[in-house]
Amino acid sequence: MSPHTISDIRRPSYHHGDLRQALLLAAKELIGEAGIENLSLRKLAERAGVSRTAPYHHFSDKNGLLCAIAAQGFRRRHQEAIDNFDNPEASQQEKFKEYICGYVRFAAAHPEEYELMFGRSIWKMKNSTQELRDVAYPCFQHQVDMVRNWQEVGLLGGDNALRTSQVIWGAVHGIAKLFIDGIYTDAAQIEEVSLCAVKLFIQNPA
Amino acid sequence: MSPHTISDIRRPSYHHGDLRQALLLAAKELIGEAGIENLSLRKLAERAGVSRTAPYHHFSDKNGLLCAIAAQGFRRRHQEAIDNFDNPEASQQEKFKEYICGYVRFAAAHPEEYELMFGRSIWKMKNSTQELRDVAYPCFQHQVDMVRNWQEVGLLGGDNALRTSQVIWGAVHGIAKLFIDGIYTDAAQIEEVSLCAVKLFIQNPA
DNA sequence: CTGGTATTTTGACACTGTCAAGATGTGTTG
DNA sequence: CAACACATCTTGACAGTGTCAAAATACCAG
Repeated sequence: MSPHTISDIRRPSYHHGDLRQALLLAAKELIGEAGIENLSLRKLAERAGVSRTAPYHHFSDKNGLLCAIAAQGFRRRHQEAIDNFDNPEASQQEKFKEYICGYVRFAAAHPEEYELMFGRSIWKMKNSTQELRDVAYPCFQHQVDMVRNWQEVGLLGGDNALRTSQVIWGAVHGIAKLFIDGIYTDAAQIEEVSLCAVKLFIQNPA
Repeated sequence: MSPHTISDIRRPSYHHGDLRQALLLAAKELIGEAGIENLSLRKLAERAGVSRTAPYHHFSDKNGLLCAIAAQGFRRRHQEAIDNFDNPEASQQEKFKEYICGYVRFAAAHPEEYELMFGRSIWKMKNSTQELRDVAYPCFQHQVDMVRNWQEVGLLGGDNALRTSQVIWGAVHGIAKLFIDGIYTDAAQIEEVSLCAVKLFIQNPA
């Protein structure tokens, strides 16, 4: 019959209890197996052992579900970035290197989730949920703050923290995207590319 | 009744004559009106004044159509890049600046086409057509060649032309993507961001 | 126990991409 | 000119999709 998985638990009662969480889990399962483009609410509902329209009582629509998954991704990434930047044992240069490499590594490790976080389906046409924006904007802002700091200590050039951080963010985002979307075919190279980016951005690399 | 457009010409005979071209034209019309995600083969066929399955005699499937449009985009962008790089009146620095700004400007001017050119739907899982690859790979290679040249004349740093060009390409791609996908909301800023990228990459900006 | 509310289900609708068969032209060969 | 082959287009059909409306079910406060 249908393959059983972690999320496919038999619920004891008519009410599921925590269907919202189960749906998020099952969704990430399905996305991991077949990619975002092959995720359908119907298959998701079946995987969660529930009828087709049950998810609509926990998410406004498919976009709402995707936004919720993306929000989780932003929370994880934001925490990673904070942990790195607040690490007292690392030098500023090491922190910057880890910011770049860590960013790309995060995207490469969770490609589907990353695709969701920055996919046009979510951000275009104001489809983003309030919850998502509340989580994403501080994450964006944190990047600007870090760049400003690295400029102040002389590690990075540029006179405008916002513009400079937009360029650096663009670089890591672009590298990640080109890899995730299958244009850079060689996975082993992305760490090298990240390191090359670090060298290019750091002021006075000597 | 149905709205008439340029591509909605009454064909005199049963056979269309040049349906393939008409479909490509109508497709770009529809994409321009409602975005890629709202392009359906059925609406496209109706717009072209033809039955639902007629397109299948000119494109293997929907992916084939999208690849054909993307290929046109690559041809256009490749030509632009060549024209810029071969311009005898411009200095190397001006050429580099125009490469960066021109790239982002191209993406911003044709967002839907750009989304198609680098969308995961095409490149992921080896969905790319042979025709598309034949057009895209030389376009990629050209970027590496230009970067190698700029390194040789001392304009750009880095010791590895391939890696350096991957970073720079990543940067412009990322800036373009963040803008196109609606994360950078302010359209007026992208030229500034491009110029900031130019300054950051150029060796010895003094 | 009873009413109200949260949750889930069934039915339905308008879409989608794509395949199989048939119909209609066009062109080429005898 | 006739007949056949071929390219092209159409109709019919199928499985799948997101989502709405209405009905059914379970839980919880009074």
